[in-house]
Amino acid sequence: MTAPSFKEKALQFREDAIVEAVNQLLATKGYELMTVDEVAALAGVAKASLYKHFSSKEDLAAAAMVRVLDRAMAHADTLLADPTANAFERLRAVVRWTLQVQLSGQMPTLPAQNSKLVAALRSNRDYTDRLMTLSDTLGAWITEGQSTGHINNDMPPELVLYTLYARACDPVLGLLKASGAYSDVKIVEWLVTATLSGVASQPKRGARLAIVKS
Amino acid sequence: MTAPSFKEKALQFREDAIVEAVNQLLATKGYELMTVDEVAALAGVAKASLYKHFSSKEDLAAAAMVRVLDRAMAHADTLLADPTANAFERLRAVVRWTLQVQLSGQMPTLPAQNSKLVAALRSNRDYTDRLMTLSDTLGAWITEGQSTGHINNDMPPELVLYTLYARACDPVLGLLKASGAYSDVKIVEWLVTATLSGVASQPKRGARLAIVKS
DNA sequence: TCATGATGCGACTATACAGTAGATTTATTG
DNA sequence: CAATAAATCTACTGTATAGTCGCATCATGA
Repeated sequence: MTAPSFKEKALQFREDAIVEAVNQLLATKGYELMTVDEVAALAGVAKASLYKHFSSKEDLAAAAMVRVLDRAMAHADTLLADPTANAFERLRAVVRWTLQVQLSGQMPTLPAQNSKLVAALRSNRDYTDRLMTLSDTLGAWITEGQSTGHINNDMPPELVLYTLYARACDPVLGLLKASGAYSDVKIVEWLVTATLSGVASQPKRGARLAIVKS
Repeated sequence: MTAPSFKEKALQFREDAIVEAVNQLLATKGYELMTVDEVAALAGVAKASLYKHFSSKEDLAAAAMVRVLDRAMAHADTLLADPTANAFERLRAVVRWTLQVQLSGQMPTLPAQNSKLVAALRSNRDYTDRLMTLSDTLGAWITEGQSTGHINNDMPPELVLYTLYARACDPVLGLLKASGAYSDVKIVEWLVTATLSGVASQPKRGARLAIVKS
């Protein structure tokens, strides 16, 4: 194979534009309300052309998810490059990243209830492979966090993993932003805390100490 | 007004059947995938009859939300009847109730992204009044919980309230149930803990003490 | 028993949307 | 430049679905 020709580059460029449009629409309207006509219009491509690249609406959604999973993995890799951070701190950073992407309106989300869509995703290797890779990476951090006592040992790692993933579609973010009373930074900070430490107060250490000592 | 006649009772019975069908379909398929034909079939009513009671699909959704809000308020009232429970314990019970309803497949959920639907809900007094009443009740418990030191004072009550509401559509519940490895009771217990205390371990009191004392 | 008004229903319309067919343009290669 | 293959576009089809029309049915009250 030679270097990518004009044609190949143009093709890649168009696919990127399509996936970017899908990403944007999934983030703002959601899968059911996103129409393929809209995607085509936003990407500046005719619908029939779009179907030469992606064989169905489900495929479009999968492509957007693949892209965001790639970005998540890339982010995870940069976290691993910092030797001073432990597993728990890396997980906190992942939560923050996820919330930031959602808050900036760039997080594509899919309905788990659409069985046709779920079936399409399940049988899409590009998607499932990436999801498993990311889950393996985060899962390892979670068990590491449990062994170092940072993460609750009573909970299965699976639950912790899902809890992290769920930040990508947490409606609290949107509600707080809509209220207009808080900065994005503050919102993210609160939700990181809520995810890791909940909404309850941390135990008063001094008070508890007295009990422990007594 | 006299006692409800046959006709009035039959009417009420049908409306209940319709709302129950809507509730069930919203809980399983979600709003966009729920069709009015399905609702009518499940309720055992012709679609045209259904439209005599509810003027649009949005109205149907609102009616289901009204019903679940009424149930939530009724549950909140039973909690107030127990004088031994404090505000924090009542809030924990609300979280548990919400998770249980969702886990049993009875929690209707609506997409926040559908602007037409959101507009219809906003202009529906039956819905907004109940939402405000429930929010006032829970909001009072939250600020009370903050004043007694049970709930994080750094977070606005609004955020805590939204966090509770978000349990109604938490995808973690469905994922854990789908894994088949855990009992419903265990799942609910874990998610109550995750909501209130997060996924991190509670601080090791002894270890922290040493730091505090040093 | 009969008139009436509300409620129910089968069959219909209008529309939006996923997906397609076939003509048309465009980059590539000899 | 000409031939070709691939990609794009315009215009279309089929279908699912929200919402409606007009007639049938039935409880009610005189």
